[in-house]
Amino acid sequence: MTPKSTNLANFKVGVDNVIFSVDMAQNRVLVLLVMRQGDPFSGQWSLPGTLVRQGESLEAAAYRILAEKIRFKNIYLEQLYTFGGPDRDPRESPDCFGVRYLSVSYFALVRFEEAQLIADGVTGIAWYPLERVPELAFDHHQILEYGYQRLRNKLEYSPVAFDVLPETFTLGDLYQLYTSVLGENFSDYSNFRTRLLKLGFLSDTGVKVSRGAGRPASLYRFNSESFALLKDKPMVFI
Amino acid sequence: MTPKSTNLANFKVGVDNVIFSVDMAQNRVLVLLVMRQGDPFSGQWSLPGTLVRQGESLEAAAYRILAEKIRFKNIYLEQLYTFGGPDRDPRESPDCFGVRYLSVSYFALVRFEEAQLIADGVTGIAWYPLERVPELAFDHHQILEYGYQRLRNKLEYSPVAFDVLPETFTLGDLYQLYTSVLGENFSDYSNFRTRLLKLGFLSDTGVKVSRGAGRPASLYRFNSESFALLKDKPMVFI
DNA sequence: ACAAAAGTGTTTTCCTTACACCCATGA
DNA sequence: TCATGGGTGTAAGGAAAACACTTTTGT
Repeated sequence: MTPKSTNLANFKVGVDNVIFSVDMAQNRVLVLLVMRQGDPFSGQWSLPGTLVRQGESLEAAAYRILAEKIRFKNIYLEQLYTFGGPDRDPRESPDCFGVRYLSVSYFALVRFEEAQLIADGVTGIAWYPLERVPELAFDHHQILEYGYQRLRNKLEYSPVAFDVLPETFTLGDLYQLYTSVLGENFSDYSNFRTRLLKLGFLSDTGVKVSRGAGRPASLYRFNSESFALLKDKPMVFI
Repeated sequence: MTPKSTNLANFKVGVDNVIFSVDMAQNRVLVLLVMRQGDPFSGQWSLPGTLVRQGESLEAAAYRILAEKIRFKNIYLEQLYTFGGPDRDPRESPDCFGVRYLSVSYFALVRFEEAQLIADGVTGIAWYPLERVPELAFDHHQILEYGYQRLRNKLEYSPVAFDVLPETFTLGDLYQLYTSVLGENFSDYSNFRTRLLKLGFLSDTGVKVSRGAGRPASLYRFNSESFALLKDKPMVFI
């Protein structure tokens, strides 16, 4: 029998980011895609990813591509899931058992207005509305689905919405975000209002803003200090 | 500049399992540990893990060690988190930047009575109560903490308790499990009772069991069919 | 004046919480 | 008969759901 170590798979580890944003004007959830240049799936859209370098942590790699693709002020980032079956990357020829490609995916949220895409003239890069995502390279469709699931879950019990919304927003904006992610029937608007305001971490800036017809709305701001005080108590945004 | 591929880290990927169980007799949460034999940390306790082999999926590797260490009838298994910083394994010498060791951790639940440890006479293997876990190899203490956090969270909104309890159990057993994991003050017993029974997936087997003094209790059974019907509706076990 | 959106209030219902209390057994 | 744990019931308070209604703007 060959020495045990020869049975072990050799891995390259990639980091793939599911980066969400929301276009408040069009009321659409967006995901950042890049056009692949390299060998497999060249010319196809994919999640922005990279292979992990020597001495680099997974999270550092995630931040690196992020910084390569967009300029942003604020960001939310957390690990999503690790996809590692054999055959997820054609570079590992199915019979030769060479190098395995494993993908550690990260989930990120940025503000649309603050996120400036870095177009280098070579690589395609674009925000895609979730309903119009094209075919993706590798198993990136699965990763995207998993990320979207996470977004829906997190909206219900954590304040991630405020990492996607502009710094100041109306309660209508907030409600629209929730409806466009969670569907129309998640809650009545007025109940949603009172519930969120009662939580006590939204401060009215006093500034009013008018969008077309209708009564002008107050701009609110997420108060992270107030939130920090309640953060271990269970909380429902539904 | 050297070709780009030489900058990439070469990985070995390990799978480490946080396997929980509960000893109903002593009312203690247990975690499965094994004594390391190999090179780094030899003679120290660690989470049961293995390196992923050629052509083997991550989950398959997780099941493989599981099957190597215990015989079980029922098991719950899900991916936990991926720990991948450099310097988490001394085998990667800090300056030479050789092979990186990455750990994809899995979270598992088994029934104590049904789980038969496979002692091969060579390797130490034992259930440790959570309060008496010794020092662990690598960053396994961090992984264990993360797994315990997951256990606490899942108890609140998913029926994982029934993967740890015996097939039939009293409501007192169920309550004790919750208190030993979540602490004494998570809920009043009688309210816990009524809440759980109202959910509608616990069936009374009619069998009574007497444990020392006190009125005999009914044995209940988790009814996965009834649960499946309600599974997408939000549910609170608190 | 009217539509449209913001914002307030009310009612009904249901769930949570905190108990008090009865029941069946072992010692 | 008493301690012990199993099991039922209830009253107070609060949150959730549904909906009516008022306010302030643009057109």
